[in-house]
Order: sequence, then structure tokens, then C-alpha cells
Amino acid sequence: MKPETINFYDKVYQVARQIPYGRVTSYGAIAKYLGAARSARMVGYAMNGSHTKDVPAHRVVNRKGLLTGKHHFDGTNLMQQLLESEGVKVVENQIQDFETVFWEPIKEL
DNA sequence: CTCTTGACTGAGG
DNA sequence: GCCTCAGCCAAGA
Repeated sequence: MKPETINFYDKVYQVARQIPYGRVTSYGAIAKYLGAARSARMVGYAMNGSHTKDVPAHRVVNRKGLLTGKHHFDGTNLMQQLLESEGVKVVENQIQDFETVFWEPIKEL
């Protein structure tokens, strides 16, 4: 059995937990860090269970800095509020100064 | 086993 | 810079 498979979800949660305060990252960045650059969708899919985990899924967005997963949160603007509470500017579900707050696990870890 | 769905991404027009 | 198409992999029916 491939160890990457059994750890995939867990690794996603692990990385997401390590996202610094006031920073965000993309699904692709996490996927690439896990060695599965082609499985960015799986990262998002894995985040479905993130709600029951201690994972700050609100810090994970797509490559455009768009809050594509906000619909999976409780409210309609919960994800945005969480980000703004951490100092991340969000307008129209899109993160402002995305490059500035972007956090790459590959480089940081 | 086959088909569908999805919190994605990169390339091309 | 925006829109569309195709590739990608995993889980559920």
C-alpha cells in the first residue's frame, strides 16, 4: 500500500494547521507539497472533513485567492469574517494583496 | 467495475 | 485579463 494514500487527508490537515496567522495558501500549493500537484481537487475534497477537525480551512483558497469554499462554511460570510479577523482583507469573496499574505508550505516548511 | 461529482489548475483563444 | 476546455485523482452510488 502506498503511504501517500493513507496520509493524504491527514497530511492536508497537518499542513492546513501549520498555516501561520494572517496568512493563506492555495489547494495547489498544499497538493504540491504533498507530492500530488495534480490532486489539488483532492485537497479541497479532503477539507470536507476539516469541519470536524481543528483545521483553519478559511485560510485555504484557490490559486486566484478566491474564497471558493465559503459555501461549505456555516454562514455566508463566515469565512470572510474569519480572514478579516486575522488581518486579511477580503472583498467580494476575493483576498486582497493575495501575493502578500500568500504562504507556501514548500518554502516555509 | 463503471459513472458522476467536486473547496482545482494550467493552457489556449 | 476573462472565458472555455481538458486533465487530474479520490470517494460514493
